[in-house]
Amino acid sequence: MSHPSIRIDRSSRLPLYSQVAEQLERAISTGDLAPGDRITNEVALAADLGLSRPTMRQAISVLVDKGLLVRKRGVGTQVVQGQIRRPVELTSLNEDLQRAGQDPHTRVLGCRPLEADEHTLAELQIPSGSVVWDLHRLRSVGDEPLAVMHNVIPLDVIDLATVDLDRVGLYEAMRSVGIHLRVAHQRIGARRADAREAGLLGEHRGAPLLTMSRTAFDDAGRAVELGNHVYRADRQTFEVTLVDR
Amino acid sequence: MSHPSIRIDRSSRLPLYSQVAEQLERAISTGDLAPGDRITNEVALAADLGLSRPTMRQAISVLVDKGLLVRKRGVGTQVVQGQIRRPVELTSLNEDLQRAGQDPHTRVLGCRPLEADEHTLAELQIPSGSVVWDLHRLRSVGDEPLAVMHNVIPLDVIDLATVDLDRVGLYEAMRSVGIHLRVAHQRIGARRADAREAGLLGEHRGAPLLTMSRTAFDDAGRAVELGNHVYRADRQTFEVTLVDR
DNA sequence: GATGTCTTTATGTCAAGACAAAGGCTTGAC
DNA sequence: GTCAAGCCTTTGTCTTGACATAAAGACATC
Repeated sequence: MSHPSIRIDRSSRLPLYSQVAEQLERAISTGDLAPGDRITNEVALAADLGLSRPTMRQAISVLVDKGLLVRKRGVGTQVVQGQIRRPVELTSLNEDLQRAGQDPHTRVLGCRPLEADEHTLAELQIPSGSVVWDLHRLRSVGDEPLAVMHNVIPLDVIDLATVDLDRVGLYEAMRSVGIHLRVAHQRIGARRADAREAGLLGEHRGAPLLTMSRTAFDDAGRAVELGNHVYRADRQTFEVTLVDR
Repeated sequence: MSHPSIRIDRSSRLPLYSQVAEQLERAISTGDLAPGDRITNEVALAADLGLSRPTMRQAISVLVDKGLLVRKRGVGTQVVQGQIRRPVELTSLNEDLQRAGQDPHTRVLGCRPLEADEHTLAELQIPSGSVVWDLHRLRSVGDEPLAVMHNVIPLDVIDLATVDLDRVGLYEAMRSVGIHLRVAHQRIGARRADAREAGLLGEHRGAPLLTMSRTAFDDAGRAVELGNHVYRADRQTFEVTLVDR
């Protein structure tokens, strides 16, 4: 029954449950809370920290949803026995790489308005005849090409002509004009590289590629981006954590 | 501002928030709640149904976490504009296929105890020298081979010798001995088929395969299963829904 | 010695209320 | 006519309190 030391700051604008969740997560990642450890029960923890039980419970729920803790009624809450993995998050690949200490850069292969085809209209739920941005980019790390990225974005979402996409990530640009991404559906598959992809990625034609198609929605539920990316299979995998309720 | 009709049954053993969440989800899937619709605010909904606001909020949270609804402070809660997709869940592929109306069958290629190697020991967090089940299976639908599956399971988790794995799914078998899966880490990638895989899957050597490695944990946080599966890329993709909090 | 029942412990569910903060709209001043 | 201030709506956060239910162990009984 491990009892991590947690300090809360009621003057902070960060929510209390969030402060607790962060410190619990840090305790797990530093090994302060070891895999298999049972943490103090919710009621006692809440009392110790001067919090109400729902608040404490919400903090724990954050980590349960992340797959770091498991709850069992009548028993307690324990740390999952797995090593910490960084799952796919709703951030751009660019930001992922930057955080990982890599030095990604991006070359714009093409960016122009285009009349949307049937499939695009359906995915983005926009009226027939709509015009969208058609953006092709190549992402690399150092000298190594990593991914060929194709994005489709409704014209009224953002004016890409005013954005320097060689230097600014797409998601970063969208955030800067007040678009908050909330939900994304992704479909991950694999196939052979065609001639164009092989050339861009420095692979042979027919090499296995990891494919990812994404539809992203903002906080008003509107579809704001379509992504259709292919990755060199030897350079990229996707991590996913599933939690059963 | 759409106001779905919801009935709650206080005598049911199903939690109230769960009843509401289910009916809301059904309203969305039937189109009763259309994409883009704003639903009645939490306070009014709770009052109408005779529930407290936290309970109503919990119900909505279920659907927000599933990516069906988005909330925006000061504005309201809206239905996401995307078509409904069935994401990867913590069920076996076998059950997924059965639900989809397919007729999957499984052939056991090999199942025997084996001393665990370094990597397995680390992933399962078990002491050096431990013995594990080493299970190889081929999954098909109709005449079409679909996946080559390799699982590793600690000996003390379940006695596979007493299970008819040609007829019973692995997860089903584990549930029947009281093991409740709660969390899984999955890593999805791609590579070329080797000779053995190509033969089993009816593909050419070098064909692109979708790979999935999974570590699954039970409700006590213990690692109980390792999966290392390869899928024919033309027959399988993975759906994932990401939600930003 | 095996089985069943009670007690303890901890999470699961639910209620009622309060204040904070963000977004959007209206109103008013300049 | 434009911009800013203020108001209203709605979700976000937090508190206190209560009862239900599953798991595990202790205990008594057969």
